[in-house]
Amino acid sequence: MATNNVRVREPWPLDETDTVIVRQLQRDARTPNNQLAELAGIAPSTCLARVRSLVDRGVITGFEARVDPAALGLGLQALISVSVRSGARHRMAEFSAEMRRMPDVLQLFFLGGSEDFILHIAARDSAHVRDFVLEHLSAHPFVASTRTSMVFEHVDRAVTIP
Amino acid sequence: MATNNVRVREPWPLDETDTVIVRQLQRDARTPNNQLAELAGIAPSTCLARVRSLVDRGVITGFEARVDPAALGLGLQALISVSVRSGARHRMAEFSAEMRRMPDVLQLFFLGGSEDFILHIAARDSAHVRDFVLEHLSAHPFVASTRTSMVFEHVDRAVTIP
DNA sequence: CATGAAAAGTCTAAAGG
DNA sequence: CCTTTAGACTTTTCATG
Repeated sequence: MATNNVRVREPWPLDETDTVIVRQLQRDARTPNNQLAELAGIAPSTCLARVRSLVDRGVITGFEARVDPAALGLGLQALISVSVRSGARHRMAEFSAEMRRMPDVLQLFFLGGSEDFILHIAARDSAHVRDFVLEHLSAHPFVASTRTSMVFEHVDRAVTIP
Repeated sequence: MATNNVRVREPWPLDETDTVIVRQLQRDARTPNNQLAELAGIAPSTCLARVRSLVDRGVITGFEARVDPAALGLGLQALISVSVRSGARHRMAEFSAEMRRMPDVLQLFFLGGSEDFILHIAARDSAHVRDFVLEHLSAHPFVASTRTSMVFEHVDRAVTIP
């Protein structure tokens, strides 16, 4: 039996109406409730209740504005694979918490496999990438090695509703 | 109403007011304009103009609802590094376009360095991951090799406004 | 669960400093 | 670039099917 749940979870069937609502909110989180209702073919008050329920059930986890790093002068992105020293394996949670406090870090993946972490960072230029790696990774007592790759293209899509 | 302005990229001249607005919209894209104005210490109509300007300037690229893949039955995530056969290097754009059409793909990174792509996928279970790799990658004529790592933890943060 | 109607609140254009 | 004003529009609550 599937026992891998992080918290109690409703079985995932979104009905037709919820699916329409969620897809539209993925496209535009600020769609007015009455337009959303019309798209879904229900009354605005019903639609409001549906949206609230989707949030309460944890299907929708937030509404956020996307910001283009390049428009803020952060025109470069990199992925950095990080291997943790074997003696520091038990402190990876600590390392992870430290990394997510760095303003340059966009994403952190904690992995099973030959690499321990992948960091996705935004930077002004290659000197900024280099400084990040040297100051925050290579010099870090938990870090065994790193490998940096420049990101030429990044596609970030919303999860597709089945 | 997307007006197709050519966007001149002015690196990061966000003043104090824009910064407050953008930070709040990153936290909650549906903050009412009124509240946003009050937070920023300006009149609502001014705030409205600021938000529009941020969108027009390409600083804010969209407003979206976040959906938890696990709540849809996709409780597992993986990163898959893909190396492209040297004979297919000139067709990587084609490959990239193909991959982003797959519903399982959350993100695609096109990289410079020893690996060509990293795919971030969401899956129901490990059989789903295996099937994805076997059917869409290993069997693909452009693909030389792949390496799959399970994602134990994923932190995705909004870009920090300097 | 879904609805309509009414109250409460919000949006936004225009005109003016 | 910012503000005020005022009408139109949206959201939200709640009594009821």
